[in-house]
Parts: sequence; C-alpha cells; structure tokens
Amino acid sequence: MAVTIKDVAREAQVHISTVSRALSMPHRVRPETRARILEAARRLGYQPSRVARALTTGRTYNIGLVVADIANPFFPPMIKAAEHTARARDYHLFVADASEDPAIEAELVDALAKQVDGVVLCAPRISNANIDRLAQNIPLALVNRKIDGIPSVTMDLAEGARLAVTHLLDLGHRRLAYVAGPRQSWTNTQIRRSAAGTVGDEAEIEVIGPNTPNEKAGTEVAKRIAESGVTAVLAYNDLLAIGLIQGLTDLGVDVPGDVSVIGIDDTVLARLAKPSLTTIIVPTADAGTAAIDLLLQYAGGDSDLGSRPAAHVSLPTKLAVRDSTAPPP
Amino acid sequence: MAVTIKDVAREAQVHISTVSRALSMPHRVRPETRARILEAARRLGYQPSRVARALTTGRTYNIGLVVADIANPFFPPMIKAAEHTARARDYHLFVADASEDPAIEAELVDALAKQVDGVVLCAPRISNANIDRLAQNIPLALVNRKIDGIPSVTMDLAEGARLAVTHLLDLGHRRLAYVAGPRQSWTNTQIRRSAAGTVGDEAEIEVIGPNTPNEKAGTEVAKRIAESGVTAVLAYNDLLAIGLIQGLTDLGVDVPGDVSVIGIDDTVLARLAKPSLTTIIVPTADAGTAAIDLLLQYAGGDSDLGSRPAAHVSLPTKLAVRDSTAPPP
DNA sequence: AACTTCGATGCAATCGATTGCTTTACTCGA
DNA sequence: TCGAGTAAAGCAATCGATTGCATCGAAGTT
Repeated sequence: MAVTIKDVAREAQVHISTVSRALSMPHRVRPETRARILEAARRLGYQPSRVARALTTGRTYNIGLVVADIANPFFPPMIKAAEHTARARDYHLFVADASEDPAIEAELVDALAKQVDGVVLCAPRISNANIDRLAQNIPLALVNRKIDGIPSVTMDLAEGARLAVTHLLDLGHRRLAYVAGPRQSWTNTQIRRSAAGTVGDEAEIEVIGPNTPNEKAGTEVAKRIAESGVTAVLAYNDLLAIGLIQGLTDLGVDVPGDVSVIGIDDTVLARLAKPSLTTIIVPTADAGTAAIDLLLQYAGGDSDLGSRPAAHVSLPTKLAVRDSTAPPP
Repeated sequence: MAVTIKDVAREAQVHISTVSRALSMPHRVRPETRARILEAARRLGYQPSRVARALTTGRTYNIGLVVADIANPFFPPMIKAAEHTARARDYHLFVADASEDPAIEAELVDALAKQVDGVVLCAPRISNANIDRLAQNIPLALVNRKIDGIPSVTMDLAEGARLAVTHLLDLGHRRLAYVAGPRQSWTNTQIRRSAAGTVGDEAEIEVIGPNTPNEKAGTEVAKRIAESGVTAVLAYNDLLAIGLIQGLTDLGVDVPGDVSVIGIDDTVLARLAKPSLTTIIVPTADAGTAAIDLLLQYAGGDSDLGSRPAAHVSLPTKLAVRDSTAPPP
C-alpha cells in the first residue's frame, strides 16, 4: 500500500538499516549514499510510519489533552495554542472532553496513556490523590492545579482576585459576594482565599456556591444575590457572571447601577455582552503553550524523571475594567 | 515496562496466539481456557497495545478532525459531539486547527493520514480538487461541503437562508444585504444563492464581502451598511453579525430600530448579545456525530469503497427569532 | 478398527521501523 | 608489508500484537 522503508532501500540499493540511519543519524552514512537515499525517498514520496517507529522506540510523538468541557469558551484558545505548539514540535494532539465528570477524566487519561507520550490535564476535577496515581503510568502536566512533583502551569488568580476586589473596594463597595465554581477546582480555592484575604476587615464577603460554571447556574443564583443586599459580585468565571447579569436584569436589578459584577477569564463573551463585562484577563493561550513545553521537557528527558524537581509556571493576570462595575448605589 | 500479551500468556500457560484469540475471537478458544486467560489478563492489568495492533491490522482506531478555527464558537460543540461519538466507538480523536489557511489544512490531513483511519474535514477552505486528491490517500468525511464520491454532512442553509429572508420580507424590508463569509466556503455560496432566490423580484439584496468570518470584519463593514441604505442584513455567521451590530451601534445606527440583523449558527453569543441575535439554528453537534458515523461506516467497510456510493446527510435548520430584527423604520 | 472431520492450540511469519553487533574495506603508521 | 584502527554498510533481533498454517487429539462415520 504505502511506501515503506523497504521500497526506499531497494530503490537506493542499500539495506533498510542504512535508510533508517540516513534519515535519523545523518553523520553515520557516507554523504553520497545519503544523497542517493534521500533522492530515492523523495522520488517515492516516502513518509516513515509513525506507528512502526512508536513500536520500537516507545515514543509515539502524540500528546493527550484532557479538558473539563470543550464547549466552555475558556478552553478553545488554550486548545488552539497547545495544538499549534505541539505541532511545531512534531507532535500531534488528542483532545478529549471530560464533561466536567471526574470519573470520565480519569478514564480518559488511562485510555490515552496507551498511545501518547504524555497528557496535559486542564483544570482537572479529580483529586490530587488520583492525579498522583495517574502520574505513575504516564507523564502529566497540569493546568490550573499545583501538585508537588508534577509540572504545572497556573494562572495567578490570587493576584487577579486581589485586583478585582481592590477595584470594588475602591469604588466604595462594602458588601461583596463570591459566586463560587466547582468544589474540585483548584483555582476556585485560590480565588476564594485571595478575595477573602483582600477584603480583610474593611468589608465583608459572602461565598455563594459551589456552582457548575455555566450561565444557567449564574442565572439561578441571581435571586439570592438580589435578596442578600450585596452590591458587588465576583464570579468564578465569565459564564457565571453573564448568567448572573441576565438573571439580575430579569429581576429588575440594574447592572452596574444596583450591583456590580466581575467575571474571570476574559472570554469572547466578556466584550460582547451588554453591559460589557469587567473581568480578569487570564493568559489562556500562553498556558496551553507552556503546558506542552513543560510536558515535553519533563517527559522527553532521560527517563530518570523522578529525580528532577518538577517545574511550576505561574502566569500573570490582569484586570480589564469595563461596564459592569460602578460605585454602589 | 507495561504488561504485554506475553506476560498474560505465561501467566495463563498458553501461547500468545491463544491469548490474542481469547480476546478478539472468543468462540475460537475453549471456554475454560478463555476464562483462565481473561482472569490472568485481569490480574495483571493487561491492556493491549493500540500501537502494536495498528501495525499488524493497519487500523489505528484513531480519527483526525481538522477544523478551520477552534476559537470560532461554531466549532467547539461539533468537536465535542464528534469526540464523544468517536470515543463511544472506541476511537480517539486528533484535533487539528488550520487557522483558516487552506495550505495548512492540506498539510494537516497529510500529516494525520499516517496515523488515523480517516479524517473529518470541517468547513474546509481548500478546493474540491485538492480534497479529491487528499481523499486518495485517506478516507475523508466532509462537514459543510458536498463533493461527489465523498461522504458528507451539510446543514441545510439554503432552507435556513430562505426562512431568514422570508422573515425579513414579512417584516416589510425591501432593501437587504448579505454580509458574506470566506470565498472558499461552500455554505457561503449556498446561503448567497438561496437568499438571492428567495428575494426574487419583491426586493433587492446586495452582497458585501467576502469577509473573514469574525467580529472584527463585521465591525469593519458597518460603515458600508450604514451608508448603503439597506434596512436588513443577513450575515454569514454570528460573529460577523455581532461585530456588525457593534459597529452600527457605534455609528449611532440602532439595531433593530434602523437596521435588522440576522446571524447564522446560533452560537452561545447569539443569546447573550444585546440585543439578542435573531439567527439560524444549525445542528452543530448532530453534524459532528453524523460525520464520525459516516466516516466509520465508509472507512470501516471491506475496502472496496469506491464502489459504494458515498452518503450525503443534510441536516435541517431553523430560524430563532430574537431581538435583532424588527420592521423597517 | 480405520478414517475423516473438526475444534483447540501452538508455531512462525508479518507489519515497518530502530539499533547493537558484525563484517567489509580502506587508511595509516611503523 | 602487515596489523591496527575506523568509517560505512549489512545482518538480525526486537517492539507487541495478528493470523494463516500445522499439529494433535477426540469425536463421529461406516
């Protein structure tokens, strides 16, 4: 069917091992022989079989990427960056969607493990213990989770939340709420702690949740927010924030007139929503790129991985002030 | 390293070929032997190597999915559905992003061809001739493109455009515009033709474009729309429509008061935008599922593929009337 | 009882590449 | 001139599974 190394060998009148070397260890064959082989390969349109190579070398040149939910607009830019980075390194990317389900997440990693050199777990919903267990079978890199011994890239949402809360305090708000995300989310904890810490004694902050991080959940908590008397809200992500704004608007509560709302992620939605959403900008694409590079660096090494300390990368965040925040009424 | 078929064979005291058969041709081994083998496999935690299997059988149980732009919110639901469908069939999905570039698209297909059983091309930007060429090397399935001999799933946007234009005509509009998408887009042509056909002699429709299908391009054509005197616009997709609305609003043109706007795709943005966007609902997820099934059916068959006529699936579309359309001023 | 038949299993080739080891042949030094 | 050293290329094992063929023994046929 396809052109194999044998065909090239026959065409160039050499043994297959010589063809293999001409391609991967150029200095080990005589220049003229190599030229003849390359020419034959070119003429025949030879492309080495990744599958066969994987069998002998144990390296597939494939990477797995597991995300909590592809449909969450937070992920696509990250997937895109990861895919491009991987391809630039001659790797291909399996993308798998865990549907926000920890069990599926673990299954996916195991299933992928058989045919990838490593897996990037994005915003994992499974426990640290389970991640540790999975990491025994296959090199992992984490996004938005930090575990000793496993390379990871996180967004500095502690800083982001501090900026957001400070912004609200500066505007004069004293009764705040944090609309939380999934309990298993590492960033959720970071945000909650940082927000509480920043508020200090100056004001008070109420935590509402945990919630599934989508618009529907946001709309559903609108009533509680409206009744609670808070004047400003920080939400776990843009989806919750936008859902909340819709819910509040439906209840006749004006944003930002009556209640200010801040989202997180700066997804496409933030700029397009009305009012446009004040939100924390997180470097999603950079995270995708960094995760791939960390994984390759860690997994590509000379096997004595355990010895090297795993790298942790923290990416900076910023606050984008738009139209959903204003002084309290 | 990992448990192989040999380990199982030793554990169960049989030859490896018997293990292989026990797993894939159960009726070919004595029940008691099979039980012993399965038990041994279970105890050792044996998982067959997909790579090794792929080498002998030629089937990788992997599928490639190439999309024009992951960051375009049209695609994620489709990717998600495709991934879930594939996984349910024990296939894994490579996702690749062509960045709206035809050359990259072709490269991706070729690169993936070596390690997948087939490729789904979503909203391809390359020419029919090139697709035909690619199809010679690897089974393809197309989404939003129809070519004889290649299985495809399309959205009935001719019908959708008809509904949209009829809606505008019913509201009383007589001067319409179609803000077109990429020239290479097959659906773009379908929409344009159907819209023109539906307008007939009753009214007139101007075509503006082609455009890159993103918000920025939408904003950029706002001026032309405002000056052209049209009272209603159909845009190639929601991104263009939303960008256009923003552009018009900035120019002081009210939507839908002065100009009505209809988008296509019903992405998350449509509901969340202000005003919420009247748009054509396309069954993105169904398309993803259908494409995978078509591909597997076509590629999984008994090799004499050319003989079977390729299936074409057309999915229905609907119009969702929201707040961006109203009678002309 | 001899002979066919067939089910169950083992044997060995194969897929396409990589790689340690061996062979070949040429160069160089004394 | 001869042996050592070395670069270049061939040989063959290997990765982990699949699969056509060979073998063997038990059951069925006459």
